[in-house]
Amino acid sequence: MATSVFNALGHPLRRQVMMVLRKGPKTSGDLAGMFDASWPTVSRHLNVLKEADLITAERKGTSIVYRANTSVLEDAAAAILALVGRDDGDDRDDDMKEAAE
Amino acid sequence: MATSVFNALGHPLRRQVMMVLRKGPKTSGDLAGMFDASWPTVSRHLNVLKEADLITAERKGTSIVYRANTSVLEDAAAAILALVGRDDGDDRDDDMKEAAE
DNA sequence: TGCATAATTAGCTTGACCGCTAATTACTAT
DNA sequence: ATAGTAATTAGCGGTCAAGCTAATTATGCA
Repeated sequence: MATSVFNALGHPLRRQVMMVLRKGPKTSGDLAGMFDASWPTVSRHLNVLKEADLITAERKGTSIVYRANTSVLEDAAAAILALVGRDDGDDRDDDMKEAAE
Repeated sequence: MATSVFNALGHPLRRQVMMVLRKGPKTSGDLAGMFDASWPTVSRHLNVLKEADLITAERKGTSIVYRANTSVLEDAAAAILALVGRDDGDDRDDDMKEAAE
C-alpha cells in the first residue's frame, strides 16, 4: 500500500495533478489540457494515481470526473512521520529478514 | 528533489532501512545482514537513499556508517500535507504547461 | 609488503515505466 | 442507426530500476 502511494507521488506530473485536484474535481479532459503531455499519457498517470487510491474516478455523462482522496495523502504523511521517530516508536525487532510488504 | 525522495521511499526495503536507521546509525555490513537481499543489492539501495539525501554516509575506519537524515523526511511529510490543502493554499495558477521539476 | 575484511562497482538479465500515435470503447444526440 | 465527442487501451521504442555473481577498491594489521 505505502509502496504504490510513494511510487505514484514519485513523478512530477502526478504530483501536479494532485495539486490541481486538491482545489476541486476535474474531468480527464480538463486535466489533459493542463499539461504538455498527450491525453493518453495523462490518462495513464491518472490510472497510476487511481491504483494507489490517491484519486477516485466517477463517470458523469460523457465525462469522467476525478477527485483527490485526501485521507490517503494524510496516511502517507503519517507513514513518513513514523519514519522520523517523532512518535518514539518502540519497535523492538531489528530482524527484517523476510518481513516484507 | 521531491521526486527522488518519493521514489526512494517507494521501495519496501528502503523504508525498512529508514526504520532501522531512525533508531541509530548502522554500518553497511550491519544493514546488509538484516535483509534477505545480497550485500551489493542492499548497498545500491543505500546509494539511492543517499542520492535522495535521506541518509548520510561516513567512513569510520574500515566500515562505513549510515545515518538517517530526519529533516528531509520532515520536508517530505510537509510536501504531502501541502497536497492535502490543509494550509488552504492560494496557488492562483492552474496552467501547469511546461512548469515541471 | 602482503593478507584479510568491508564495501562498492561492473556486468548481465529481466521486468517495469514513460512517452508517443493509432485504434477502440463509451456515451450523447440527432 | 449514425455521427461526434470523451476517454482509455493497444502497441512500439527507449530508458531505467532491481536482483544476482564476480571483480575491484579501500582500509587495517601482522
